[in-house]
Amino acid sequence: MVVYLIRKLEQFTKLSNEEKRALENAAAQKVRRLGPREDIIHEGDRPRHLNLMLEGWACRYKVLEDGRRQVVAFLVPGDMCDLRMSILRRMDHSIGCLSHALVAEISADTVVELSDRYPALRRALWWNSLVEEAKAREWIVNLGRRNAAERMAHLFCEMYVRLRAIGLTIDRAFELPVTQELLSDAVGLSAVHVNRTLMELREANLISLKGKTLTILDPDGLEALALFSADYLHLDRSGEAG
Amino acid sequence: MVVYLIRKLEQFTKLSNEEKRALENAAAQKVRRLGPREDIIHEGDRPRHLNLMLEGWACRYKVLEDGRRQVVAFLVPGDMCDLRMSILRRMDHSIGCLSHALVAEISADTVVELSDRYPALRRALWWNSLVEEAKAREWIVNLGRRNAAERMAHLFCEMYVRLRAIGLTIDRAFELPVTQELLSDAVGLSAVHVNRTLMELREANLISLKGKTLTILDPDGLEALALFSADYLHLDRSGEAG
DNA sequence: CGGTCATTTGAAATCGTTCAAAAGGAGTGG
DNA sequence: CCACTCCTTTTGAACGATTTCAAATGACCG
Repeated sequence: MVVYLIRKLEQFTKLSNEEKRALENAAAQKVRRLGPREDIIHEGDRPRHLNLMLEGWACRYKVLEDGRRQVVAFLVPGDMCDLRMSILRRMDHSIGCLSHALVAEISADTVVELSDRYPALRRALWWNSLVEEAKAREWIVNLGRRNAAERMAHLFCEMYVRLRAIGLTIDRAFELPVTQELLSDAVGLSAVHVNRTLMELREANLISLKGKTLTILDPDGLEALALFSADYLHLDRSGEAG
Repeated sequence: MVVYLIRKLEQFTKLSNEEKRALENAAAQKVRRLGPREDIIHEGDRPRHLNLMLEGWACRYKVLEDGRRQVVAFLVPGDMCDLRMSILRRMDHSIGCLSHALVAEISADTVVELSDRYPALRRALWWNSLVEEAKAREWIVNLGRRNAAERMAHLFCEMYVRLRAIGLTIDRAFELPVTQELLSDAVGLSAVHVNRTLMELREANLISLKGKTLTILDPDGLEALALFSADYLHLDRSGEAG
């Protein structure tokens, strides 16, 4: 299960067997099973431990007083909900499951212990949180400066690259357990317009989306449309060389 | 000069005199003076040291291949450009000055030394980077789910709270050394529409903007329009109590 | 098999953009 | 200190993208 986290961190630097085993132990202590629409943690809550996605999708989201909702990140296996969040008094956003999910609860003490004991791991976790920040910045660009088709294309490119890095793609396809409504909350459009934009992408033979399976038919075309560059995901093993 | 950083960090936790002195020393080693439109660091560069804003404004921004630009954050005195960035190989965005600015260069070693020696400082720097992330998330919400007037109002509320926290407001006014063009790149609108929206906010007696001085005439009204809540800035001294 | 939720489609309304031009302001050199 | 220039702000009008409302169709779950 924790294999996805390991695969992700190894995009930054190779981990020793001991480090991997330590992660496995940590993630095996307590595992929660959650259903779609269940919140892993809610805005205003005080985070007590680290939640690690083992299986399934979730999303970070914020809701305005009048009900408008914005998804600010998608979480897939290997993603962590609230690393180092213990520093902040309260969650400023919620995290909800989009599908059935398995979530490991890792105590704050265990996290500290792991990162004290394994410097490579500590650096890998740092890297992970810097990449989170970089993703948020790219989402700002996406919402601020790309039009509907470009936004959706960009989101699909990002998810494809992220999932491929952890081995959750099959050829050029992956599971996207998300309604168009939710997609619209992620790209800042109306659900109706998301629907039309999906049509457009299909008619351009860039993607196919049947049920919950997204297939990228034309990776180059999709990236070109999206003005996508994977640089911001920093999947360059930068923890290894000088 | 480093007083702004200290004031900001003390929103999280009180610092000892020794810690403050250590920060002052670190920031006094090397200071760069930059003019408006000069880049502090550029996308693709390899960050070599920590850049700390002592005076003036800057912004993080990304530019798409076709020239569209999006500002993803404003930096004011006390803000750091690239704490811990040494983990990432290359900058995935640029940071440019908006006004005359003083920037302290602090070596990576000094940063490590400071945070090894002063745990409270280390925690305060963590807090700072978590708040950066929280701000990015709120900007995503801003661009995704608020309309033009709400977006601008929200930006003004955020800047007002941030500047007030470090003592850079006078009554309800502060310097906003930014053209409408740049504002438009921050809120994801066209410059023309920013101009019209500013008019709107002025006619509603919410703000006055003369030259580069922004005055908030009706803080409650502006926050209500913006659906603003300062929670995400975490200015709650959370480093002090349980 | 019915019911509920998700997707699709159409048409009208709205918000924001674009293009173009005028007016205002700040800095520079003579 | 004026004239000149460049940059920023302001305004108008037409256009275009996206939203909203409403309804029909399709898919999945129990």
